[in-house]
Amino acid sequence: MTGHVRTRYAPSPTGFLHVGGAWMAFFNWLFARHSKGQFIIRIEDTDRDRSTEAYEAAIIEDLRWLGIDWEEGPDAGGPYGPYRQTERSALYHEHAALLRARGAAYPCYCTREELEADREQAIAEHRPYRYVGRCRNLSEAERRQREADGRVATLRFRVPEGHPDLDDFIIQRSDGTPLYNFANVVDDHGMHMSHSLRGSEHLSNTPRQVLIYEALGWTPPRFAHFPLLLGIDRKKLSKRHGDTSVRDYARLGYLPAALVNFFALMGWYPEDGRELFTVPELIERFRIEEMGKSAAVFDIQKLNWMNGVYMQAVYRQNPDRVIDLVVASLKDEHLLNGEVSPEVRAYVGRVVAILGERLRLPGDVVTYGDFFFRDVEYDPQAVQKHLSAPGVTELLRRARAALGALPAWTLAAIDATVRGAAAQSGVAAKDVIHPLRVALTGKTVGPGLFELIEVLGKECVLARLDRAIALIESTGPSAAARG
RNA sequence: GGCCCCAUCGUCUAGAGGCCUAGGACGCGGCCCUCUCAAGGCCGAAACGGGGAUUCGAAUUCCCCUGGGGCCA
Repeated sequence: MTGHVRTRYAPSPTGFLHVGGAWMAFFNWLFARHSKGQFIIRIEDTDRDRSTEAYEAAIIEDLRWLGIDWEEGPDAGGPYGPYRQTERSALYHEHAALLRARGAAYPCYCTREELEADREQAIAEHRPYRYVGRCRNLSEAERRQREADGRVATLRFRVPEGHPDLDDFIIQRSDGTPLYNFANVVDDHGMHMSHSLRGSEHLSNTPRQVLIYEALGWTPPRFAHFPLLLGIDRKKLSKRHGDTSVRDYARLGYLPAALVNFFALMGWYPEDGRELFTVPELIERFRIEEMGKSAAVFDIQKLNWMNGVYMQAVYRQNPDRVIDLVVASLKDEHLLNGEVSPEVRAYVGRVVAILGERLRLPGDVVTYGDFFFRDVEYDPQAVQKHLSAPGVTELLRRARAALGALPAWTLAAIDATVRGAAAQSGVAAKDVIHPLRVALTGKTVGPGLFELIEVLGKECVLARLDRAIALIESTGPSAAARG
């Protein structure tokens, strides 16, 4: 199957790149790369009402973001262009004329009303609708007559007599534009596609397309159909399922490598059960024969886990990339605004460092570390749990005094000081650690206490402790407990 | 309604007649570690949709049903 593999992804630029589309583009690309073949992008923009150049540009950008590249396309050019359907009208007309000349297609003058009536009658008689063939065998004279009457023809493909389930179908509208099945055949053949890999929603189109190939005397490409991508409710993934465009995931700070690895595992699984692959490994190991047939549900939980794995790997190699994503996330949440100074960036870097593996998505910085970037917002349950006991203010005061007297603000010194304060008070270390955490962060989860104290800085820590102590005293333990 | 596709834990899936007391991963629960959470370690709950047939033997082959989905309307 190697040698001359050429596959394509043919999006309609009517919206952002959808994850289902990206998923198919990815497998087409993966197959081409594995086979040392070529990958082509073709823009199916015949729906002029909904297609825009802006969406075309966005789709191309998102494909690139995923790491997908192509030899030929609307931007890259190539020997079999143009690569936009709206620029290929001459080709469709040429081949439509050819089919007509061969008698493989004929002009159909039926009006919308006539066809509608046929359909209703079919339904009334409980038989499946098929084109009745009114125009199938018109003489030239009859055709001229209808044209003289001002009727405009569509072009209908003549399905061989007695075909079990297909009726004559339209390949060209009365305005001269081609229908999907026809344009697809002309394009795939014209662009020398070796394989047509598309979603199984096109399965029922395949027999029609094969007939067109045959009528034109062409050898069809090899067809294969991908299973559908489903939402969590097992319905075809659509806008209703929330984040469904690749751009949504890019904005949320997902890493393209994680998304692509996750894509690969929907529909394909290596024999040894391994799950984490770099792109070169995927290209090497992917076998199209190993693709599954059943529809797959897009499971965001697994994607999140995988993104976390990739975040850690990227962080080890290139911390700046993770810091960039976290900075972007903080800006989205308005925890950082405007230009980010080198000092602030360094601060974010320290926060990211102590957040460690807690970061699966850049946005997790808010869940675990919002207090690094804004005043403490006390979680009532956390206060209830750790700041409402009678002796808490004493413990906090003692810790505050000890920390305030610290000459060197280092992790080791902070650690020793906090534990020392606990020992002095005759309580276990954790009995002072928990209240301190809630006083400083407002919550019960987050990075190690000593680390966060160090990063927060002496001034901030002392101020927050003062505030927390004042708050508890002004409201009383019971009021504090109520939050 | 017609035509078509699909069918293993909640999810992604391994499984191509005996290796299956059905394996892995995410998620979930418990324990350990621990200043919390996360991570890590250990343990656990969790699936072959149903019925026939073929076979010494079926998750694996065939048929029917059911279910889910898609396309055309």
